[in-house]
Formats: sequence, C-alpha cells, structure tokens
Amino acid sequence: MITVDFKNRTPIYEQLKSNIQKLILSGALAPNEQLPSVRALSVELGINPNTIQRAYSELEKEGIVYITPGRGCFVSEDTASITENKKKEISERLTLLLRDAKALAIPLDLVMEKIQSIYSEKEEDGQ
Amino acid sequence: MITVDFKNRTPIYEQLKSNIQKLILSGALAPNEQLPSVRALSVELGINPNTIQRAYSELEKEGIVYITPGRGCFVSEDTASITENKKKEISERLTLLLRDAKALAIPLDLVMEKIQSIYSEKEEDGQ
Amino acid sequence: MITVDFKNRTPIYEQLKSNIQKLILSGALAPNEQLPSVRALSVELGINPNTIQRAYSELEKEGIVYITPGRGCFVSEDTASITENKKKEISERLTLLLRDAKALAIPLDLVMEKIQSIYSEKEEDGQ
Amino acid sequence: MITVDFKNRTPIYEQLKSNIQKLILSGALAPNEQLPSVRALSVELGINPNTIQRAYSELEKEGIVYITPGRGCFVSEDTASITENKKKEISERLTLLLRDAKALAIPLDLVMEKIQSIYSEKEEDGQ
DNA sequence: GTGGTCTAGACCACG
DNA sequence: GTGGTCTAGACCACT
Repeated sequence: MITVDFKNRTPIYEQLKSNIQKLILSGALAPNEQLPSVRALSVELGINPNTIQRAYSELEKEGIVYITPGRGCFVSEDTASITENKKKEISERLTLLLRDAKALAIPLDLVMEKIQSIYSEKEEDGQ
Repeated sequence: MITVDFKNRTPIYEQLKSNIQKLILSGALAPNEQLPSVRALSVELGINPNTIQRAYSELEKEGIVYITPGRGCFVSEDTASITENKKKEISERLTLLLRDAKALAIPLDLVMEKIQSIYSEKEEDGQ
Repeated sequence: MITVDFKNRTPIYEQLKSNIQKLILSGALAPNEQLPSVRALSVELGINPNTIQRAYSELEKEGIVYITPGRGCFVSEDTASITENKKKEISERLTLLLRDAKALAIPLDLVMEKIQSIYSEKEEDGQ
Repeated sequence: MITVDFKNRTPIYEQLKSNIQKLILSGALAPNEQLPSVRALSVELGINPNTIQRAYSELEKEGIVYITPGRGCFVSEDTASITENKKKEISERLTLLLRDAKALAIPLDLVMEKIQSIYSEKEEDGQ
C-alpha cells in the first residue's frame, strides 16, 4: 500500500506523508482507521523507524492523523484539514510554475489552453 | 542585476543559476555577452568564489553558457533550444500539478483565477 | 579497489569518476550496490571529502549512480543504457582518430598491429 | 586561413599549433614560407599576442617552424618532424581509446571491423 | 551515520 | 586578468 522511492530526492518522510495523505483522500484509509505501526512499516519498507516516526508526528501536527501513545496512529476524522493542506501546496507550486512561465515569456493564452485540455481529459492516475 | 537571498533555503548556486537563466531567456543578456567574472561577482554579492564557480560551470554543462578559461564566461548562442527545453519542463510540471488539483476536485475557475492574478502581478523577484 | 594518481594532471575527481565507471561497467560493482561513503573514501585515499563528493554528484547527474542523502551512494540499475552511450562515444572518437591517421597516410597494418598489442596487454592501470 | 574556437576547451595556443601543422601538412603552407606576424594574427583573431607567441615558440621547439628574431616565423624545411609529431599524438590517442574499449569489454573484432570500414571510406574531410 | 552546501584560502594553467 | 582544482574545516538536513 505504501511505498518509497529511494532514488527520488524528496526526503523519505515527505514521501511517506504525501503517500498517506493520498491514501486517505482516495478513501483507501477511512477515518479512525489504524495506520501500520512504526515498527511494522519500518521493517516492511526497510526504513529507519525514526523516519516513519517523523512522518507520523508531522502528520499529527497537521491534523491529518492522531497518535495515541501505546495504541497507535489513526486517521483523523476531519479530512477537511487534509484537503486544506493539499490546496495550499498546490497553490504554491502553481505560483512557482507561473513565475517560471512568465520568465520565459510564455503567453497566458497558451497556459490557459493547456489547462483546459488537461482538465477535460480522462483520469488515469500515475503515483 | 543578479541577486541572492541568503534567507532562502534553496542553495545559493541554484539561485544564481536560475537568476542567470532568467536574465538570458528574457533577453537581458544577449548571446555571446560576457558574464561578470567569478571574482567580480563574488565580491559584488559577498559570496565565495567557489559558489559562483559552481553555478557557472553547471550552467555550462547545461549548455546555457560557455566558458573559456583565461577569457571568461559567455552567454551561449543557441538560446532557442534552451527555451524549448524549459518549455517542455514547465509543461510537464503543469500536467502533474493539474492532475493533483483534479484529484482534490479544485474547480477549474479557481485555478484560472489564480493564474490571472499571478500573470498580472508586478515582478518583484523572490527566490 | 579505487585508486588515484596524484602525479597525473587529470583532476582527481575525473580520475575517480572514470575509475568508478570502469568498475561498474566491468561488473565489479553490481547495480544497487552501495559505494563507499564520501568520508570513508576520503580517508582511505587521503583526499578531501569535497573532491569525492564532486565525483559522486557528477556521476549521479550522468545517471551512473543515484544518491540518497542520509543513506549513501548506489550504483544505478540501468547500466545497459550507460554502456550504450559509452560505446557511441568511443565509436566517435575512433572515427576522428582514423580520419587523422588517414590524413597522415599511416598504413592500416600499423594501426591494426598497435591495436592487437594493446588488446593483448595485461591490465595494470594508469590514469 | 587560421581560426580558433573560443567555445572549445582545448587551449587556444594548442588550437593554433594543430591548425598550423595541418596547414603545413596539407601543403597550404610551403617550406620556408613566412607565417603571419604575431601582431597581425593577434589582431586578426582577437587573441592576446602572448598566446600567438607561445604557439610559435612551441612549434619552433618541435622543429616545425623556425623563428628569426626581427624577421619573422617561417615553415621549417623538414616536414618529417611534423609527421612524427602527429604520429606520436595519434598513437597516444589510440592507446587511451583502446583502454576504454577494453574496459567496456568491446570485442576486438568489432573494433577491427569499424576500422576497416572507415579506412575504405571516401575522404570528405571536416575541420 | 549519510550526503549537501558553503567559506576561506591556496595554487595552477591560460590569456 | 581569467577560470579550474583542491584542501581544510564548518554547519545543515536526513536516516
């Protein structure tokens, strides 16, 4: 269910975080469902337990999961905060991207067109 | 003309690289024009010469400038192909971004609005 | 396994790069195998860590290894494509070289002889 | 007649040297013919006079030209030494190339084949 | 522990 | 003057 790409330069704990967020948003992980234990995930993925720990505790800080010491890590009931998170992230990426587009003098129309075409295209996913 | 933001967490040499790329692609630096010498930029920006050196030599590997030891660093002639590459890269980033936006059910209008506002915004740097 | 020649005028980081490439392409280093850490190699060879770092990171840009900060430096998986590139490069060099040889009217036999002798020679390093 | 490529990483004085050697070998410069003066070439090519000077004096050391102070630089009568020079250079390049080919485990037959085909091919030059 | 970045200062070859 | 390489030593984030 959860995977990491060691060749990818984004920190593993970040990969874990976005991975889990996606699972929750897609409904694969329901509210109040228990996530794998730190130890279990650590051996399954061949990752240092500290790394898993960090991902979980940051997700907790962001309100996406809640941790009950001794019991485990559970999906938060309030998925709204997750959506908020993602929206903020996307907004930032969009800002950076458009800044670059402007630097290249790419006309606004072209960008708009591209967006229209992607939005109307059939979904087919890909990590 | 060239500035760096020490507070920014992106490496200085990366800031330099994108800074110079923008100057070239926007036409502020013409093909075959000479860039400031490593030492000159280093004192002007208060940065170690090695850092400038790294930026220049990476830009050379990417074909954006050419360096002649003993003479200096010059803007590459075939700026066109560079622009093409950049456009492709931006297009890919846009595709990925919109896929995520769609997954969050962000309405197209919102994206469009955001884009409009960024495109009409006054340039004031940042990264 | 890895050695450098300080008397040689080719930069140390270049020596390291070609050294490692040969180890990988010859199969002495298997895909996904971990290379010595920057610091370890640095003390083993009596070289500054920065120099090793540079070799590794350039090899990564060329797709020969992949680096995960905090984990280490690993041999890339698709060694095949690397080999292909190298073969093309060698073929080009050979073409240029023979053009020059022809211009000097060096007889084909002489070239062939030379090649035979080198191919049958025992490996003993050198750059 | 003589040109230099500033984008090429080989030192300009080396470019000048091989350039002149080729002109002599091809017969464009006859024995005892006078080469352009240091000053003249310097302004024609936009190169520092020191650089021209260095090329000339190294060519003199190698017996390819002779310099008579106050009169100028002249093509040597003995073109044999030039050929010798070139042969040595080619031999070195061949050695390096084959070492690389061996490292890639390229079979000897393949190299031989390639050489045959190039040697039998029609000449069409190229710098 | 790992790699990544940066500074300071030195020495070299080239122009 | 130019860029190119290297050392020494520091600090950071990630595992």
